Amino acid sequence: MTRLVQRILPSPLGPLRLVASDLALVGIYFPEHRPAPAHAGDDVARHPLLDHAARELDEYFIGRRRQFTVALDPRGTAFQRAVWRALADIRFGEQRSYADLARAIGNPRAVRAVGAANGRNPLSIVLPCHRVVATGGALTGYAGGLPAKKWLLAHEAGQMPGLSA
Amino acid sequence: MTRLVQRILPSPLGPLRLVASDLALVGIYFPEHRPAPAHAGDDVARHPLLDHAARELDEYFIGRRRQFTVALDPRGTAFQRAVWRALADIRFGEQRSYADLARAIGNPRAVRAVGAANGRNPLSIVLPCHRVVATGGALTGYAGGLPAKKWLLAHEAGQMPGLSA
DNA sequence: GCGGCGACGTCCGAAAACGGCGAGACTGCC
DNA sequence: GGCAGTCTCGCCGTTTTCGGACGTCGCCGC
Repeated sequence: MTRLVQRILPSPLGPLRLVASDLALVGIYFPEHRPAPAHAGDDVARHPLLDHAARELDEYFIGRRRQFTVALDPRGTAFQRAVWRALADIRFGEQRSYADLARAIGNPRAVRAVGAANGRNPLSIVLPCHRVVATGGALTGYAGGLPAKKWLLAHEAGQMPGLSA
Repeated sequence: MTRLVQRILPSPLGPLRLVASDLALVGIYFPEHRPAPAHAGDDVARHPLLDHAARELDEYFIGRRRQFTVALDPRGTAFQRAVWRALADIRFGEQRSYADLARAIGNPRAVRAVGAANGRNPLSIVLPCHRVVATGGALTGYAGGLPAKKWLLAHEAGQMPGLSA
């Protein structure tokens, strides 16, 4: 396993922790991430991948970016990677249900398992698990807390979101 | 799944239960088989496959047969079938270790898994899992009980085995 | 009727437990 | 010092257990 590096990036949702390998970004974690993040690394100042990711996230937060180009390497089981791959198809501002996602990966009954895989998404924001909601539209959970999910959806709806619930 | 049929065959090791499908023999079980057998069927009197299997087993027990020709269909996972296939290469009177078997299937470190697969062998005696012993030569386990294993090995060594431990 | 809320059913994948082992370290005895 | 017997731990496929970022149905209040 190649060594991992990391950096803290200030953001409207609090300080995000970016983690990268030599080849790709492997993690973006909220301050109080649930469940606890899988990856950690040594802090570094300059690093091409972390620079790239930080720049794109900054642009996203100020409303100047709707998709990301930084190389990603989300690590997990085959099933989890399938779910996370499907996440990448949900565009800025759109929303899908967990059932939609289950159908998308060809396993329509694996609804709850999709929820679990979603909860283990290591690349918050870039892989937009915040765009997945219950069939009725309810916000049922988020690794960074429901207020953060609400903030992100409002942000993508073009509203000026406040962090108050 | 085609219907299964079965018959009880008296033997020096107690009444064996033979189970067959339309096409092949799928199980041979000891009275107190551990773990519990996977297959059961309806009892029948005349049946070509069961007749064939019973005849060959009788011959084996009286010392007139060293290999079997009845069609077999051992049902299990890919790994288990690989192990059981390797069993067929151990000839009458020979012995191999679990480590030998692991090497034979090209997975030299899967020693314990080989042991587990051995324990699930559905075709006792015909697929000679009794010829597999620990590296040091110790008899470590048998679905029909260790005395039965000991009996079979003594039988194949040309000795007159008693069932006393 | 109709909408909202709460409980339950179901169905997955993940994680942990489990052996029919074997190699290597560790201990008491000679 | 050896040497045999014990113990510990790594391995690996299977089985079992567990828990959930859902969805649905029924009940209740309007």
